[in-house]
Amino acid sequence: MHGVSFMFDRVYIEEAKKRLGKQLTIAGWVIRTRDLAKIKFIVMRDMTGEIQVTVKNLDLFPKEGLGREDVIAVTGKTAQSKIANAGVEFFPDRIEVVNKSRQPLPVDIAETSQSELETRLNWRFLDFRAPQTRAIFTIQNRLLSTFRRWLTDNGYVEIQPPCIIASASEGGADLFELPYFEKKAFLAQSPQLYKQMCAISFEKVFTVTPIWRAEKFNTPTHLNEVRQMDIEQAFADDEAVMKVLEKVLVHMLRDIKDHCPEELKTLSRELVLPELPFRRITYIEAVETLQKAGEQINWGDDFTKPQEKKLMELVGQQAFFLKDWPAAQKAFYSMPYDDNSEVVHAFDCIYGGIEICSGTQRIHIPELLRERISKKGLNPENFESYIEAFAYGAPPHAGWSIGLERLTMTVTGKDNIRECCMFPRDRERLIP
RNA sequence: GCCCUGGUAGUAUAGUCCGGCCUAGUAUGUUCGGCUGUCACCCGAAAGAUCCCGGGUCCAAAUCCCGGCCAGGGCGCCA
Repeated sequence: MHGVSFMFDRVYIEEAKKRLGKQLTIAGWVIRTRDLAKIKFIVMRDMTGEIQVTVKNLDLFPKEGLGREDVIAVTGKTAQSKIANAGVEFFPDRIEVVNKSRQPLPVDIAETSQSELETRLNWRFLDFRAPQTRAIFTIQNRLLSTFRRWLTDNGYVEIQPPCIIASASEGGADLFELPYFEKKAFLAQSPQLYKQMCAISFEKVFTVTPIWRAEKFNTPTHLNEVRQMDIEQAFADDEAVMKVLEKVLVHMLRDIKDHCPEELKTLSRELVLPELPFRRITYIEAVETLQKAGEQINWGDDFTKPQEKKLMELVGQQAFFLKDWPAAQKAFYSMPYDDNSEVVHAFDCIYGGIEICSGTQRIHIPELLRERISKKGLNPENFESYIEAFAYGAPPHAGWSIGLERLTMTVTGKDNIRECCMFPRDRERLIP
């Protein structure tokens, strides 16, 4: 086997920095070398950090030289240093080249990377070695694990909805169709029904799942495949789950602020925590605010993109809720108000200027559901299996879903969602 | 699907308006040479570009025109 001898006692770089003077082996990638004839420096990286290897005995330096992204294993000792900027450096006894990298690299992955997003995405596996990209996904990973931990600790059950579904009749966004033996099937556009079926029995559930939308959008905030972080909760109305959302969101943000200072610094990102509770703005208030500012908008209209931006400026909050939407703007399963069936218990959460979450209280009464489906111009017969789920003692329930990539965007300060998805799927991109 | 802008060595860009001096400039990477402590090391040299594709105008096209593909931005669409 090639170069595996060191692997059994290999030590991570961050750990090696602490074990001064001990003989040990580190392994990783060459970031760059500085060759000063009689002394050479190798800056190398592993998943935990970077270190400078100082080579005074030139016989140790590989005859064939070292290039960027070569994989090496170095045996030697860490020592404190007054000369090296990092304060520590590694003095080798042996340098093994584990695997050479082809040169030059097809994408620039230095701290000062100048490659365009498209080039970086084409060479995503290499781009993952760039400090900025690593920072984005370290943060994303942390958001995800904190979300899971918080909900689990608060009694929520993680559920596993299917991604292949039979029905395209939920209306709205186009679905991706696929052959399923002798039937037609679709990629799920939402775990909606499955969340509800679980919530009316398990009470408090959550899931992290991919969803697909076959819309031909081509914008910096849309992908055809995204991951959603969802909850669904029984004996809850919209206000109850809004409270859960603001709590878990601020908890996640505080966690990033506390545990990812290096990553935020790499991204030149100052995270400002929104204050609790988030301001609640009703749809009517939003429309009136815009009208006062001279915008052409009437009750029932959706906000145009420029109006959305204007509204955010006028509200001037890091994060806020937009609630009590007209029924026409929201899904048929949104619970209408008792005193005004034109307004539903639905909300969006705007954070850092983009919509990162939306939710509703759902209709749990079969008769009302049929009525609302008809009112939307849809045929209740196509939804019978969905409606039937609420015929056997379904408690009132509500839920929401956060878009993982969009949340990552706001937290990391990126303005193109593709940067915040490891392998984005948009209208053109299917590879890698 | 619409509007605007762009596509030039591995990467990122200059040049394009106003066609010829472009035999396509620069940075970085790569290769080679030099240099005991650098830290984006430095210094010197070399290689590396059918100027996105197809057509057109012209004595002459990276440059102008048309079509296509792709990218970025704006919008639409997104229960």
